[in-house]
Amino acid sequence: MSVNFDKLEIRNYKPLGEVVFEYLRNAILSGELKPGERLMEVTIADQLGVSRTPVREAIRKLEKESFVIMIPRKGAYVADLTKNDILEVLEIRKELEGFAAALAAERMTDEEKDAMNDVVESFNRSLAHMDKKSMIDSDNEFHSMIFKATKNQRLINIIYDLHDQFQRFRLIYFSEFNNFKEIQESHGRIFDAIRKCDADRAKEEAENHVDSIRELVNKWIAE
Amino acid sequence: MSVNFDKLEIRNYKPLGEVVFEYLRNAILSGELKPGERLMEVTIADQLGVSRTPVREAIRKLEKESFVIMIPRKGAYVADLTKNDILEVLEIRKELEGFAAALAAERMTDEEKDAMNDVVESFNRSLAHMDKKSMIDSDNEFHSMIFKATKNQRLINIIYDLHDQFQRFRLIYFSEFNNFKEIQESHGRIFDAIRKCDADRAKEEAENHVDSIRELVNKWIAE
DNA sequence: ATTGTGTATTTTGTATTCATGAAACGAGGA
DNA sequence: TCCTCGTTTCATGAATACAAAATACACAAT
Repeated sequence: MSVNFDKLEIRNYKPLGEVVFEYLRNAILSGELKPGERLMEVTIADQLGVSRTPVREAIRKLEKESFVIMIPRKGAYVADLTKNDILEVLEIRKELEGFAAALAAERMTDEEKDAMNDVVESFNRSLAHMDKKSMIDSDNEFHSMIFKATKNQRLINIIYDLHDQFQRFRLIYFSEFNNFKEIQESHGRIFDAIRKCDADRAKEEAENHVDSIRELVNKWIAE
Repeated sequence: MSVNFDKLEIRNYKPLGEVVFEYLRNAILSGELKPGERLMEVTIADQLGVSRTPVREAIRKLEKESFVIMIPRKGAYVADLTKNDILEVLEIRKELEGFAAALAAERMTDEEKDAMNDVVESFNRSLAHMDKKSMIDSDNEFHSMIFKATKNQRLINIIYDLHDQFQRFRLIYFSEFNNFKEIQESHGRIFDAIRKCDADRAKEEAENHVDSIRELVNKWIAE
């Protein structure tokens, strides 16, 4: 009859190491912790009011995600992100997101297509109102739906990983995109191809989408 | 005049957590630790003569590599590897190794091509002597050289990661391949395309290479 | 002033201890 | 016999303690 509070608590339970991990990960992703910055265990532990143990766990995990680099007996530092790093990321993204779009064209169910249509329309509405925050949300949702439609969880994880790395770069170097109109058109073309189960065109359009990002970055690199 | 021993020791120094990590990783990769098997911290710590701390670190890292799954307050278990998992892996491998071969065709230097030629010949010699171990080495080397030639370290890491996951599957389920002749021919075609800087054909041949593995697996799944 | 050396401090690496939740066991009752 | 509930044992989560390496610093010698 009454809600089982124990169960709820159990569900919500997260080891401290996990909490610290997410905290630090977010701080790095948002650019709050800058490349090269040192991560000292006691400092972080004191800040968060925990002991060194969970902090160490968190740092180890971040290292595996290559968000920090560790030098034995010296310490951990927020990983650098060079221009070359980001070009590597975009090179892979182009290939994998193109691939994902092609798979999506083959595997997306009708229900998923309907839901996707809603997202596209939502993006358009947000664009009409110039609601930037809402556009970003819809944009993320749009791509997530493509990835999910591949039904390949590993592929999804890899792509998200690459997105995170790019996201960090973006927040560090140039804080915003403004080419929403272009994004809208690109989404339209990608979705159209997927809806028509045209894998080749979906792939091409998705590749173009990433390429336009790459061009932006290249232009930025050239300064 | 004398070698600087301090430096050498420093170079060789590895934190215990790292040692344990590699030990467990290898045990899982080699199938010594089987899917579902429980990893108990004290047990492993006693076996290796260390405390729980480095063992915990190792397990956390293995979790991030999805070699183990952790259930909070319950424990860590060697991750399962289902047939579907391996099909996911192969689906991505096909795409990425094809892509890598195409990049290699565009970017491989003449020196790298010479070295690669040596590896191909070495493989052929080993095949003539039916030196299986040597063939496996050459095979690995062959593919490594393609990946390195992409000059995209992130791409290389992702592909190696997928290889490791497949390797685990292979050792658990069917202990050996015997289609060396087929591999030889496939290598020949891939290398020929790369040498001629024919990216499209390199991609196609590399994709076929992975596809032939996929067919083997599919046949095995059908039993 | 600069270099070198020894000491103090800080920080990481590892072990140990304490706390708490989860599973195993067992006794008692329906 | 089987179920329930409490106790006990065991494993993990987290904090603390201790060891050893790296760094900072001060002071002496040239």
